[in-house]
Amino acid sequence: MERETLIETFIEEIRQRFARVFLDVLVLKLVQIEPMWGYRIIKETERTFGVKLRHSALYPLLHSLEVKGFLRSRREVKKGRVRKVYDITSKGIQFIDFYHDFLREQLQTLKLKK
Amino acid sequence: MERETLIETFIEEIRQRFARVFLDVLVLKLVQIEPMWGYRIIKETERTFGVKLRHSALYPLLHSLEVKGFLRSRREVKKGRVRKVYDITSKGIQFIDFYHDFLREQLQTLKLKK
DNA sequence: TACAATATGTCCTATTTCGGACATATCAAG
DNA sequence: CTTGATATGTCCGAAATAGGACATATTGTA
Repeated sequence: MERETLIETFIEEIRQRFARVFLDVLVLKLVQIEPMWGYRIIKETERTFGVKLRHSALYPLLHSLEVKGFLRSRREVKKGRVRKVYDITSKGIQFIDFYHDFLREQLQTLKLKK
Repeated sequence: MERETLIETFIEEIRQRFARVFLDVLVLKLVQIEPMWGYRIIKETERTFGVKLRHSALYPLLHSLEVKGFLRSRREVKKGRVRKVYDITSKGIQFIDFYHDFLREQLQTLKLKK
């Protein structure tokens, strides 16, 4: 019995593709809400978006976002546990703003060049 | 001499990442404007977006979009040359509509679940 | 008649990415 | 005192993807 794939399935695939490919943007947006450390970002993305991040992907990403100047970090010791709390920079905010402009552009009606 | 990478460079990278990862969406949108065949899609994306598509990526993509029911094709013979003209289906239009809804969602202010 | 453009397709390897394993340390609870 | 949660990191093999090469046919132009 042939079963037609529901359109919702394809949209769910888009959702997952987006989360995978624009993980950097997701992380910047989370940190923009409030400063966070890696472990909490993992818990928060699972709780809020149902997306399970692997820490082996997240920690190197946080490092590269710091190198790019989009995040800055400070060490924080809470009850003997060392946390690396990340905060978004003005450059990071600017990047997110540009990114949103780009998304709005994608929502415009496509026109071919004459 | 250390040279800080311009924010525009990162935005350009986003643009390219988008074109690479959401090539299916770009193709659907182009075909939505007017029915097209593979070769013309390649020429049109280069002219309009400056994105060079490889035909080895496009043709299998067109096939899979047809299998998914987002496109339908008809053979057209123009001056002895066989063209496979693709047209968007109602399912394809629905997909693009859902995709736009998703983009609008991405533009909303992020809020963490309490 | 040879070359560029139009037109569609597959194949295979190199590169990239993914995701689980390895590694380590503290604290809280049972 | 052991297990689970918190916390941060690296490494490496497998899987997926990218992109150039291979393949073929017609038409238009120099």
